[in-house]
Amino acid sequence: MAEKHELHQKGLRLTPQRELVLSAVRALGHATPEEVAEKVRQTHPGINLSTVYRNLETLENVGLVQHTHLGHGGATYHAAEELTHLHLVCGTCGSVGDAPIDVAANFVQNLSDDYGFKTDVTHFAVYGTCAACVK
Amino acid sequence: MAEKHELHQKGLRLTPQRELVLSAVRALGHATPEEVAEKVRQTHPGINLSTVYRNLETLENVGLVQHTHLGHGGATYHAAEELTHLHLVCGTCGSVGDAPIDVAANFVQNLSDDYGFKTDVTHFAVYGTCAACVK
DNA sequence: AGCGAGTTGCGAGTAATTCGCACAAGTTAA
DNA sequence: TTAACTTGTGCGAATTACTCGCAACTCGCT
Repeated sequence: MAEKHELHQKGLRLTPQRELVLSAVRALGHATPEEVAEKVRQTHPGINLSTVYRNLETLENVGLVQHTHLGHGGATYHAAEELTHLHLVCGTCGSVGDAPIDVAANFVQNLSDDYGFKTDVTHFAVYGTCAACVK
Repeated sequence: MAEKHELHQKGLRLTPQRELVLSAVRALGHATPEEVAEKVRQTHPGINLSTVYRNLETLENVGLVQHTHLGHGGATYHAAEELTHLHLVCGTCGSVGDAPIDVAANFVQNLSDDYGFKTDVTHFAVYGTCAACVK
């Protein structure tokens, strides 16, 4: 057998719960643990919230998902593949927009040059007011 | 009397608790509600946590303080006067550094031009790795 | 002084996340 | 294929960070 499951490659066991959590994150784009749990329950109703939390953490450790803080309390998770955008959180309507990371390239460069600070653009929440709410 | 207390000017009552919360925020630079409470207790030991939370909220409503989310769970508050910098949160050591807002001017402009998104730079947490931890 | 709305303290209530543990399931090797 | 080992799951309790309701209090006005 040439192919191993991606979870096996990371040294993790392949359980239905774990696969479902991962695919839920991928399907949802970005979601809170609660939302992931809800999504997973569509195919695996008995799943426990703790299991979702633990798997999100585990998957984050091996780099398959990542979390961001979008301003309010909870963290939101998204798949590692689509770390190509940053999040624009609107403080008025609560919507979350995307923007390609290169709009920040200059900014990141400034921080690196002037402060030696390596910005993690993917873990980036930008707070403000979206175009729709500005009106 | 020509002068009114700044809290009076905002239509708030002047209570020792309220004053202490405000000056604690100013003294601390940026702090969690918990840290503010601790600071206040140095001069007013009996203060209740609820009171701190309520005053932070009240003071925020009248624009004397503001809060930011620095990546982990809780909010941190800082005085409105010193909204002249953004926060560089180090994911490795947890330290919070400052940088003047103009390093982001270009970035903010980009978002405004390309997406109509008005970034609130003061409510801004930048996540990454600080110079000390990069080494 | 005295009145009334705004505040405080306190305790209960909530929401989100973590932990400990016993049992079940995925893997590996024989 | 099966026994044995190890990791993962479910569940309930524990924790943490806040919020709320309410009675007592006090600030600011007359």
